[in-house]
Amino acid sequence: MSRYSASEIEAKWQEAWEKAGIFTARQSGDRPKYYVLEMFPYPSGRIHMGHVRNYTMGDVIARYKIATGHNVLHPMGWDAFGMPAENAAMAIGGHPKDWTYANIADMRGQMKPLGLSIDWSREFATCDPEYYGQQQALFLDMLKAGLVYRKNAVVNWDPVDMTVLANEQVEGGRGWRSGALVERRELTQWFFNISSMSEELLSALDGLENWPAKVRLMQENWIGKSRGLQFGFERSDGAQAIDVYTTRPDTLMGASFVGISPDHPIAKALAVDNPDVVAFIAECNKVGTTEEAVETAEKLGLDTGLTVKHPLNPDMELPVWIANFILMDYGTGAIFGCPAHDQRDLDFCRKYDLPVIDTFVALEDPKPVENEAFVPPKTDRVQWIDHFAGLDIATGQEAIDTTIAYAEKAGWGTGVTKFRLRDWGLSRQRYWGCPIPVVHCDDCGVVPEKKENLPVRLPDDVTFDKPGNPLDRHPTWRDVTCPSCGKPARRETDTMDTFVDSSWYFARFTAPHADTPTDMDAASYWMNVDQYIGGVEHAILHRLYSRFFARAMNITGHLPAKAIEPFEALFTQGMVTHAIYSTFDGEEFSAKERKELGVPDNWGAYKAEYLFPEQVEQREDGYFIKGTNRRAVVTPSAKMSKSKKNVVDPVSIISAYGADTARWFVLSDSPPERDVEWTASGAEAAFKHLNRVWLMSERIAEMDPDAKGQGDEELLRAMHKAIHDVTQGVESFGFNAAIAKLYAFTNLLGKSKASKATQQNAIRTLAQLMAPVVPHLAEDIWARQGGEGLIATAPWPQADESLLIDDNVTMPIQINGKRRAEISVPREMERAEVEKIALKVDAVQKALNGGVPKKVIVVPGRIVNVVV
RNA sequence: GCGGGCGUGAUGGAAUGGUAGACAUACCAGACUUAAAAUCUGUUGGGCCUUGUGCCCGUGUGGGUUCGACUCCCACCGCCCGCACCA
Repeated sequence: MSRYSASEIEAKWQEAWEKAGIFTARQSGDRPKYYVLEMFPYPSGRIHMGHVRNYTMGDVIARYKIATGHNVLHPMGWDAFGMPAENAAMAIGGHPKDWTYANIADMRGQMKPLGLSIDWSREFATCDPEYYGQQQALFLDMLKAGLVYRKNAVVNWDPVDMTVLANEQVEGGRGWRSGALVERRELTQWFFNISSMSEELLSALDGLENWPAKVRLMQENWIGKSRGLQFGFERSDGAQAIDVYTTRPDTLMGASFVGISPDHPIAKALAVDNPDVVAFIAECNKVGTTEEAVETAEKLGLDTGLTVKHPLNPDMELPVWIANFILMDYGTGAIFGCPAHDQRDLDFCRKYDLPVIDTFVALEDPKPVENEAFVPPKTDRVQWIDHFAGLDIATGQEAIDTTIAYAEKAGWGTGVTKFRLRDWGLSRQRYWGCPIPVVHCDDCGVVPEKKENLPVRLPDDVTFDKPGNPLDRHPTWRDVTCPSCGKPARRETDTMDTFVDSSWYFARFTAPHADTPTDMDAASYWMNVDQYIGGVEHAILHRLYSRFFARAMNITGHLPAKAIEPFEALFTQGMVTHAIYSTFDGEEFSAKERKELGVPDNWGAYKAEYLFPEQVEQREDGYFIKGTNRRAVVTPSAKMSKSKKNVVDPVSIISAYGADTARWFVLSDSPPERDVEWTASGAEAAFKHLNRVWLMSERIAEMDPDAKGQGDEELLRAMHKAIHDVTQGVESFGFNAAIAKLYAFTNLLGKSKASKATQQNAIRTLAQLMAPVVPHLAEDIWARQGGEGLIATAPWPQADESLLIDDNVTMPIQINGKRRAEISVPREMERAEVEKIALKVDAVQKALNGGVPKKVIVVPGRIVNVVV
């Protein structure tokens, strides 16, 4: 008997697969194709357990599809542009390009030992000029097709560093490096016209049957289609009316003010000669640009002194307020406030002492609004107090429809459909991104670069010792001649949002070396992605942008019409988490930190210093720092992060146990869509189990082939049950359940006394069923047990239906829904017959106590319920 | 704040509306060993007594639908994710 040596067999089989070239994607008509894609990683330099889990899931699918006779495309690449490379250049010197490519080399080196079935010949990084040059070509085609345009938009501006900040670089309204108060600044920027496709992107969601319902719902809400009324409030001073948009026009009688955004043209006009307005707008601009910041900030308002006339009651005048919670981007940037039926408006009115007017009340409890707005579902029927269109009792929805019709007929308003989805701003004032291929000419305006001049390459000779975009202060790169008139001109110095890079990489994988963005022949063959796997954190933006891009690429002739929904099926996997260990020496905890860390009240008042798991040991009365009497806190699991010292490095796990153990563990303990907690004992257990399987194989190999066995039939049945269950598990992404079935079958096989032939058949089948998860171990067992060729390409085992069904079935007997007994009956037995037997059971007789049952429910093959 | 999700033993979790806790971890007991590790075997949701093929309770909390609810509906609590310049 030999021992299980993961490092030995893993290297051996990886070499064998590479030599046989079995993972090179082949385009041929004789087999169905299957395209499996895991979201490509950002090259941070280290792979983490989340990657291992994500790629193992994809690998299981890919290997299963190879075994079931498909041409499989399973590529890998690098989402390589972005801020971390520039941050690294600023922090430690060097060039983003060198940093990025070195990281890619490191990560590829860490990934290869995992034994993934990836076609590495298709690998690319988005920062390769060959890739971003094609992206520039796409941009030019989209520009021509009217899918890209320029307009002004607001950015976070750091006045000290003189640079644009990303939202994550703004902390508490201040720049993360300079600490300066961040200002809003308007710049002319490029936009993709994604909102022109709002309706299409929304309605096509219905066809995405193999996407998680929650993701479709999130996208639906994000696109945010609404039907409402748009109308003007006449200004008392006779100036141009203020247009408002509302989804609740039925509450118009309850209006107590008109609110406009601080960015509204009227607010800007007032600011010209009104210092109060200037100050108030400045105050509003201190709040960040994110929707979250705007929505959670304290509600502030300023009375402009202007008034408007109520459209239904000309005698009534409403004040016009500037309010910080009104977004210029949505609707018309102006609203009417109806405090009785909107909590935000109510808080605002109570704060500024504006009137609260009820327009409808609950049927059963008709009381006026106090400090809680009355906002029933639109489907609830309510009592109207004074509805101008004559409603008495009606639902909110009926009232909305009636009001829109009434306003349109009377001519003072229009029913309008609006979308929340905004156009996608793609300009970034940064170096490490895909250059936008246009030139600005004083005479010709914005001139697209000629396609034969692509790629517009990033210059290498840049430094990051000064704030701002290096492209902006690089004269020889920036200053060019106009492609149209030949006069001196300037290159666009903005680069593209990295979401652009990831919005079409899946298409590029079908022909990664083509000298056009895609190759129609290859794209037609491989698209769509049959299974896409990635985190739920990308549920909206990345996947919505990709859907937009696929449509844009179809319009510009780069993808076939069938590929406008590029991801046939989507799976969103959970994170890998790990417990966090810490001390409490050092600074004091804040109350918030206590809550966040779950620090018990009696544990002293000192701030945690995070500890690596191996610094901590468990004793009878709790956790301690190894070899000391200092206590440690163990907080429940959280996403692995360097700063919390709870990262488990896949490289060290692979060197300790092997890739198969890591792969087995990340799939075994939790359902794939949920987070999995990494535990040392769990990893250890996975390793032990693989050892057991190995030893079992050795034992079977050494059995006497002529010895008589017993229980062959039972083992055979269990084997076919395992084939059936594991196949189902893999097909339905129930990897943890499939692994549980593999455990059960392995335990059974371990105890089996069946003949050698049957056991050998069983262990070979077990190896095949395990192969997608632990391909190296499976390959080795397969070879030792006389399997033909590579297990990686061997056809997937088929379950024999006739061996799956037992003749007898155990049926639980319930009395009033509680299990009280069970009977064993032939599977095909008639209902009446089953009922007769069930009624004779002691427990039933006792419960009936001589009487007759009220009702007997017999679910054939399942359960009997006797109601007494 | 808005949108989405999740909540089951000591722990990770299983369960087409049909026997709640599969499978695994941890713990405990036993075998093997001079001993330990490793390995193997067995027990383990809580409670009660009359120790039985027994009874009661039990899937975040409260209500509802159903012969039957972890599963469906309503409300609440807690945690996680996203919110348009992080990737």
